[in-house]
Amino acid sequence: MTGGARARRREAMQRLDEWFAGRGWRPLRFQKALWRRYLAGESGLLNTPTGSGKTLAAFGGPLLEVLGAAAASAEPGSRAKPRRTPSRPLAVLWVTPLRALANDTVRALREPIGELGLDLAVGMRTGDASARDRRLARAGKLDVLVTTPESLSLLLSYPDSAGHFSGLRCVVVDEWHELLGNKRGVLLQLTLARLRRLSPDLRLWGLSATLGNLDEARDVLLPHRPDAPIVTAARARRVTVTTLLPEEGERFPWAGHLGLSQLARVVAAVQGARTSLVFTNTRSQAELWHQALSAVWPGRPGDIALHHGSLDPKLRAATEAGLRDGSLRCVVATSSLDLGVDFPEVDRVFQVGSPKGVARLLQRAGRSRHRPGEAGQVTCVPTHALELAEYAAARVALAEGRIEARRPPVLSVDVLAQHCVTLALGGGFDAAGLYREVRGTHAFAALEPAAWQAVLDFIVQGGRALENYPDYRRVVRGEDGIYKVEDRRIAFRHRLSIGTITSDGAVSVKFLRGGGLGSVEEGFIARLRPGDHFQFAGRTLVLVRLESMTAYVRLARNASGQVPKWQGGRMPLSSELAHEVERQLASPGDVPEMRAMAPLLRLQERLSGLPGPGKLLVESVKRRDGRHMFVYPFAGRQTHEGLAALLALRWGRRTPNTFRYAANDYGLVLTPAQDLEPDADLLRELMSPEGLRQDLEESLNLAELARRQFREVARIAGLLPPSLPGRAVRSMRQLQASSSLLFDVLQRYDPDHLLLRLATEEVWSTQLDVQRLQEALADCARRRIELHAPRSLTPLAFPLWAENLRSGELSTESWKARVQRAAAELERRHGG
DNA sequence: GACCTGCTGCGGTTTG
Repeated sequence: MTGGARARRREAMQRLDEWFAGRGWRPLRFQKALWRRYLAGESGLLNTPTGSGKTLAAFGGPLLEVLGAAAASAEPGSRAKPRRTPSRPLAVLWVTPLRALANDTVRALREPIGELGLDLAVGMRTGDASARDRRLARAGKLDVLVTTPESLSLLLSYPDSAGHFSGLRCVVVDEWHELLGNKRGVLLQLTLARLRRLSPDLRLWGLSATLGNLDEARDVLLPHRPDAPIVTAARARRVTVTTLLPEEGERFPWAGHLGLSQLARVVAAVQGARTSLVFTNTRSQAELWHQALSAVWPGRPGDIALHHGSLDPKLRAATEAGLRDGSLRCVVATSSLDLGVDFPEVDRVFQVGSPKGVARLLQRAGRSRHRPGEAGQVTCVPTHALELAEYAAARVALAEGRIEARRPPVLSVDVLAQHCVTLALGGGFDAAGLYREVRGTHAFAALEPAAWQAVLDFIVQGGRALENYPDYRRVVRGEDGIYKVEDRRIAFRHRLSIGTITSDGAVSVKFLRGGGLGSVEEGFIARLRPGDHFQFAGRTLVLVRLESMTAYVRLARNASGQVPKWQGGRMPLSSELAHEVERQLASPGDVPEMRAMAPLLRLQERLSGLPGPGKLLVESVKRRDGRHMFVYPFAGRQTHEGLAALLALRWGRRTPNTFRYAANDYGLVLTPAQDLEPDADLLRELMSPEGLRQDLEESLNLAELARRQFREVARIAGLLPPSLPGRAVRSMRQLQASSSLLFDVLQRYDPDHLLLRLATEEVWSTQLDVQRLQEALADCARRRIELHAPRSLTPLAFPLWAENLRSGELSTESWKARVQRAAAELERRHGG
């Protein structure tokens, strides 16, 4: 650095200090550290909790440059502002996963940016961004643009985008941990690779919460900078976890997930706080808790509100506003409030039911007392007894800083295909150059030439089986070798379907006069008849009529009705937490939760035995409804499901039989239709890691799983038509039909199609998580099998037994044998 | 002596 440059930098730092001082702020150490690295031309990852000054930390660098430029051009002592000229290209791009965060960031930056004579806008979907912002973003006449990964991808689909991005100095990726582990993150990786090519010198900073794999998070964001720094905010925010414990002698439910038995305690606690957030794990649970709290709340009826992902955005916005201005006392919410704008008024957070993961509990606790220096707080509300151990486990894991990792997906060729069409639309690409660029990302570093060619073939002609359909011939390779989109209709449709979030058609719920309430699943509303009551959006409603995917309703005068259920994610307990639960049960720590659990654990021990890291607890219980074999590997629900199917298949192979099975986060249960007594040797054999893949293939209906996965993959890759704006929403059944048809056609005529292969691969890796299953088997093999035959269901067994009542079965018995057995049973019962 | 879940996120103006 020359002396002049150093002087300019010093002056810029000084001006930034003044600028901060003018607002009554003092830059923190990590903020200054970040600015110095930025000025040295570095890229990196900033690891900090939300609300810790990260926005200004990340923005300070670009700000410094502007101030530096101003200082360089200004007369000594003057405060001349840089003037925007039409020729100046976009300098800073801020990417955030949430529209709400984008708007918030703009609010935070608008004043200082404006003061410097710079132009800032948020560029995104109509309705949120002003027409001016959209115009400026498209035209590239901005200094700073705040946007989402999808909108950014959209910008790349316009041919003039390259020019706008060529002068880019800095890209900030906010909440990178939220994108890292999913396909939105993959799309962003591809987009960033493109930006790096358009502006090779740009600096890239990611902002991330603490993760189990921060190094990997850095490598995925910055594959071109292997040793990029990770800057950590000096001090992590402290978090206090407390639990609403049962009274002495009070008995807790052994199973169940609603937790309404704790209502009175929660109401008392909410009354004692200024503003509370009550987090639940599911939307229907949020509806139920909102209803229950409102029914017994002694204050104003308007004090309590509801927030979840199926509510109309307007209702959600109103609730968020109430939280911001402190007019609400309590909001019942799902993960929809995990992220987003901060609410300093919230001083108490409740978590109803299982925390599911350490990161998740930490995130939720972080929503409370969001003021500098104050510790976050969360109060856990158990819905059944075993959850006490989960809270204890979460606290231990938290104290030891064991936060879950988020694994980045690789080789998601559906996203790649979408990105290629976007670029073909945005001025076109040459295959060799793009291949190099794409290989520069973490997600596609291992992309083979053949796979790349398959992606190109796919966007050019849809694949062998589809080449006769013009709709699938989206991209044309010109004589100059450049891949382009020529059809305007295809361009329009592609822009509509940019992004990786796929959601199935839902029925929107509206008042007759037009006010929207949100959406429910088709299956739920289909079960209702006009005049039926149901609970939704915190109200009791009457269905008036159902018309083209819209349910028209009016308010019910009284009465209650069913609460909708949504088919959502499965949310298994993280392995970190599951294994810590096992340790807690084996040797309870000296914490209140485990003390409260002591009687239950004594009962478990007396009836059977306690689990423990070195052993595999197995219980064989004979009851009137049959024999049940319970196994507790503590490997998380998903793994146990696969394991149960596997054991059922293998056991049935030895002795033809029919098995029911069920799984939860702690273990699994197998119920043979014909009594069979398990022994340790048999179990060893059933759990052999050998032949795992083949056996799973045989035991699960993989074709059906792949068919479902294919729908998602095909939508991202652009094989399924998007629902067009202004037209009636396609119903889920229609979409399923067209996806299913495609699936069949491809399977028959083009079984190697890249999307079929991807769908199958995703079933193995994400739905079955074959790797975790393999590890669980290996882990079980290392353990000593401890087989008990308790005379009744144990506390660990009971929830599984209850679960079993509603779960599937697998049979290796011939149909004839089953019919004969059923007949014999009838005979026995009714006398033959 | 008990009881039965399942999250979140985004995106637009062509042609018939």
